[in-house]
Amino acid sequence: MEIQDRLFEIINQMNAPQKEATMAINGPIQVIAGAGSGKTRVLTTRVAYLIYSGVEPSEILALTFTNKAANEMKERIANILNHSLANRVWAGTFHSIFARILRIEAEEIGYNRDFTIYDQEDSLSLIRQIMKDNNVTSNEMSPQSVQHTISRAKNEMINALDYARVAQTTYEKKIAQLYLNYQDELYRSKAMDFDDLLLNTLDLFVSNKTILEKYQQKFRYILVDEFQDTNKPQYRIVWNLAKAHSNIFVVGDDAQSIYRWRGAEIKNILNFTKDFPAAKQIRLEQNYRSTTAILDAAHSVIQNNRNQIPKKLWTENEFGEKTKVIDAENDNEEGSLIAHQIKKIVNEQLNYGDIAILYRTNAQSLIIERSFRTYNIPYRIFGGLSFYQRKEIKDVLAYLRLLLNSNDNISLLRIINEPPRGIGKTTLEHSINYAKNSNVSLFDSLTKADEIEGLQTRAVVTLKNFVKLIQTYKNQLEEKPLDELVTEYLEQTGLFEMYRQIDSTEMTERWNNISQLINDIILFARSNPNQNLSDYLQQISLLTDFDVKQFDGSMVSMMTIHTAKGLEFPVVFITGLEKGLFPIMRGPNNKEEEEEERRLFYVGMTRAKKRLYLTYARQRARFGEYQYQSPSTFLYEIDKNLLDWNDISSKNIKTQTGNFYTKDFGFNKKNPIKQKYFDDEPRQSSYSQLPEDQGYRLGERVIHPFFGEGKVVAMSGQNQNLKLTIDFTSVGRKQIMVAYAKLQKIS
DNA sequence: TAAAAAATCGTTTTT
DNA sequence: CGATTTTTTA
Repeated sequence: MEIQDRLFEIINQMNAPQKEATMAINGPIQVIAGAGSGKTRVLTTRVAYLIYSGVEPSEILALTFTNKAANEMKERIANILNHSLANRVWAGTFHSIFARILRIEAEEIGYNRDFTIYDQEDSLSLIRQIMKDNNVTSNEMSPQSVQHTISRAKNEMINALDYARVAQTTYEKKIAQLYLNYQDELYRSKAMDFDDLLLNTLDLFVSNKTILEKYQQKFRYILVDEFQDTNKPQYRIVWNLAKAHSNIFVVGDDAQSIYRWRGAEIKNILNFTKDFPAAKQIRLEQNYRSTTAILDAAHSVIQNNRNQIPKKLWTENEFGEKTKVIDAENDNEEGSLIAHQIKKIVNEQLNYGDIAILYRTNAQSLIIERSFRTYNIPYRIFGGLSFYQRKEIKDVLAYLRLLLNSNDNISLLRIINEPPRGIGKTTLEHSINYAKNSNVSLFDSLTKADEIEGLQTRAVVTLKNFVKLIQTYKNQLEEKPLDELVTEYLEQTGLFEMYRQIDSTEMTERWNNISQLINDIILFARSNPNQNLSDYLQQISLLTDFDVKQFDGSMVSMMTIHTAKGLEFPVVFITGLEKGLFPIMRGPNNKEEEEEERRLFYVGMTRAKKRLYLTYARQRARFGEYQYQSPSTFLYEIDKNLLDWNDISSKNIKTQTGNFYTKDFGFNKKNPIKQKYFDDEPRQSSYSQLPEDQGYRLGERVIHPFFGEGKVVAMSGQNQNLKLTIDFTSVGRKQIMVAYAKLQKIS
């Protein structure tokens, strides 16, 4: 039989622990899988093997962290078995699988299947709105920090009521009020944010035994990828589902846990053996990906972490080349030295598609992009602003969401005057008040526009027309073919007309994006005849930039290290290895955070198969101003025998763009110190005058004679121009010139 | 009410 | 610096 042949061909090539992990069918299993140890291969082959052994595909639940991982899994299962079997497996991200379950069971928790999923931006708009309602100014607390605090509470499974109960400080009490209002408003809008997708699923399972049993029975076999990155709610959901049959298989690597900041708990790996004492433990320690030189270099870094399960990866691969360090005068030159090196690599043997540029923060991509353009290096950036987060796309989606869920106030407010149709601030204010007083949704209040007090007749007519427009197409949702409905509706709203005003390249691009989206919708409708607009909208609301863009073998890939997790490239550049940037510094030094940064660096290094480059710049522009940088401490942690430090720098290579002394880097002419160094001072002497040597550190607490106590959150400038951004307890964030203010340190 | 000008603020990382 | 939000002006 063909399937059997394909399956066992793969299994026969496996090493002993891989085989064991693949073929142990029942009971709890925990796999600690080092980087590049064939984890994905085990997961997919295991699913195929389960099905081969007679398990019904739809009884298998495979949870991943990215859509990409889920799709790759389905693809590889299909290659062993076939598409119809593979497609019946429930493989997807935590968020998408739970959204799917919530849609089915929506009535149970007071929603319906057309609920809206709010992305981060939607959620932030809502928080802004609520802060305004509560007279909390953005000076008191930033909407982002409110969002962050609420999200963190949710990850800790503290709901709004609990939070309010335990709130102590005035800050916490304010957050509690906002949190309560936020949840209230989400519910009114029949919307959920990302965290709610997890929490509501958990609530559903905990509060309704019948439903939990239904899914326990359904998912007889559960697999979880990247287990080290699960957070509390995720763990609880999986535990609830698995406890009935205990056929649970988790794969993870504590050394690659990089989402602690999002609530991930490495201790879930340890908890697992407590919750499932019978768990079989399997370790995958043979690496098939990298050269010995790269693997050992990565090991020399990660062994500095105290908090980890001890292990040592090994490989049969060749020693290979040592890791190369690129030392650049400034960020511009970093870009051109990389470009230069890439040209060389491509001339020798490899394709652009074999190369990846990884960085700590998205902002770093910009300057590298610039030099790639100068050097004509084709590249593709992954991550950052996704297609679906573009303004014009969000506008279209907001109109479409309203057709399905007229309670969705964020979408309504987004487009009610987009394009401008004369519904301004005052009109809206009256309507919102009316809606509140008569306890109806904003949209419903607009249907009764003539009852709203204080409105001009003209405004009433405009509102009624707007409502009528939405309702007309809402009613046609079932009869009219989707492509016809969408194009006609958006034409009538005037949105198409607005974006068709092609008077600039920017507008042309926006219009092209809209066309692309419409095409996508039409394509979706054709290839999924059983699914409707609601399915489409829910699906895309959980997509990331990565899921939209395709890999292209003719282009260099650029992305953050977080985004690169799970990927591999023959050649990898990790950029910006500087103190303060990587490991990133924000607030006081914290052991836990430093270890997470180190794990992130480890993840980056282990993406490389053949060659690894580490780059840093001695000066870098941040917030429009240049700052001195020193090499990252991580660089010094790498075994010196595995490192080439001095080969590549501006001293040895001439570059087109990065020539330090001739190029204008936007230096501030008002800054004599920098100018001096810039002109003639030898590098070494000024190199010691780094900002951190001037006595102030990020996170340090200081007293200002006027504003009182505060914490240093950012600094810029040198010497007499040294400017500190300080978070004062009394007055919030202020910029202080050290030369003028008499700051006092608190020890 | 809408467009233009000014002010502010941000850089972690993402489903 | 560059994007986004708030304020001003017509």
